Amino acid sequence: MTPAAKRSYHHGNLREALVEAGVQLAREGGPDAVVLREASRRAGVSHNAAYRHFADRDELLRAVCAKCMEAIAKLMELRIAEAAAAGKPAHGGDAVHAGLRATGLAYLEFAQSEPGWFRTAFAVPAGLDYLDDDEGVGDAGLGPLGLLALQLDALVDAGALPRERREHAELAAWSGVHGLSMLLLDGPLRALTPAEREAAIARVLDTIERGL
Amino acid sequence: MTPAAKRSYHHGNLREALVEAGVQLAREGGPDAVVLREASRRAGVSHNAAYRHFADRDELLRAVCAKCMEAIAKLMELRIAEAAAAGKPAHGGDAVHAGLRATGLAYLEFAQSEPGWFRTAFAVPAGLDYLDDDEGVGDAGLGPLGLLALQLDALVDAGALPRERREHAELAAWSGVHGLSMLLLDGPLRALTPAEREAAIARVLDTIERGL
DNA sequence: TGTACATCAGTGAACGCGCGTTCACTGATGTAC
DNA sequence: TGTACATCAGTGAACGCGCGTTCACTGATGTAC
Repeated sequence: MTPAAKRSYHHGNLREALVEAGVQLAREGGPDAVVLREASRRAGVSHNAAYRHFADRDELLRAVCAKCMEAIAKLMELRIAEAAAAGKPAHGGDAVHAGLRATGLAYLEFAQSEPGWFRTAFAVPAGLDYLDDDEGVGDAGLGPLGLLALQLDALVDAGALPRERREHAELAAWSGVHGLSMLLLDGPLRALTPAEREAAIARVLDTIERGL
Repeated sequence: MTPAAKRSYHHGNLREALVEAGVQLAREGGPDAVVLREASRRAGVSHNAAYRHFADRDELLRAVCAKCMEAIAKLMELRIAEAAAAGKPAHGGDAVHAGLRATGLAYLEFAQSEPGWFRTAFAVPAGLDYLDDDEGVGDAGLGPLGLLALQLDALVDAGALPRERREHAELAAWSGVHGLSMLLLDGPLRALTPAEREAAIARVLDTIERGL
């Protein structure tokens, strides 16, 4: 871990260092910026050393994708916990929906504050499946979808969501916040002022809560 | 217009031919596939002739984007007209919402049947603004947003949407179908079976109608 | 405890790719006289 | 009606870029005896 040790011929933890560099690249420029040569450069290693740890660029990108998805989940968890601690809804809405709202707000917050990561999380190089097993995030607990599901279950328990509407409720909620994120980020809504963004966000979340 | 005429030194309508080729490229491979050299090749012209008609690649891409947006609007118009003619909702839902539902379904249909165009429509090279003036589509009447607005106005007139909820209703509806489109196209929902897709679509549209 | 050797993790040079863009040019067209 | 000339719309060659990937290689490490 000392600088001297890091400069040794054997890196020691090159795989993680490359992923870390890739994550940084993703943050700065989205999925297209995740590039083997630059990641190697940043890891202080020749550009083909990477092939000892990844079959090809796609494998690195997949690893970076997973990290980005984890980051989304992490922010969601944090905001959900905050909302639970506060016991009050953050941006309007009733108390029952506070958890769900925090979930959606966290998603939107992430998309806007870390656009590179957000885009990368969804630039899945054909083959990663987030719906499998543990909801897509390896060892870090639940993924975004799992956290959302938890909130919806809570709504059913609280009697705020009819049980017969529970099925596929994730998709409806997810689509709304995901779509708004994309429209704000890359799409026609990019030009909205902060105030307009707030209004749009509130409107979308209200609609989801009412509609579920 | 005869083959002989087309082979003459002066192309005659190179700008449109390049856009046309670009649209084809977008259809096959999305925005990244819209490439000056290949478009020129397909127009039967040397690769730098394009610079007589476009300042750079971005200008071509912008023109192609606009065409893709028009194509979305065109399909929406068609499906809306069909729904109006039938007088009955297409995939469930009540009669009042038939027009809105047709609008959403058309959007989702387009995204899934023409993924390259769909992606290109939203790959706006920073600067195109769809919210301006005529709703973003030049001379072809209303754009997608304008058509959606029409349906929402009709809902208000029919008493199915409280007037005080009319504002920003576009965003809520749009976000839902856009998000679902993206998730199905590039995202984690890519792996859904056709039956699951149907269910997801119905759930999202139901939620929007209820929530507006 | 020492040493031979297999194995692992790096290096450096090179290839090929396709792109965007620029340069100096030439062929075609239309207009003024 | 003919001709000079400006202008427009193409051509062909070239540059530079950065990438992914492969090759033959070398330095470091650990294990068997």
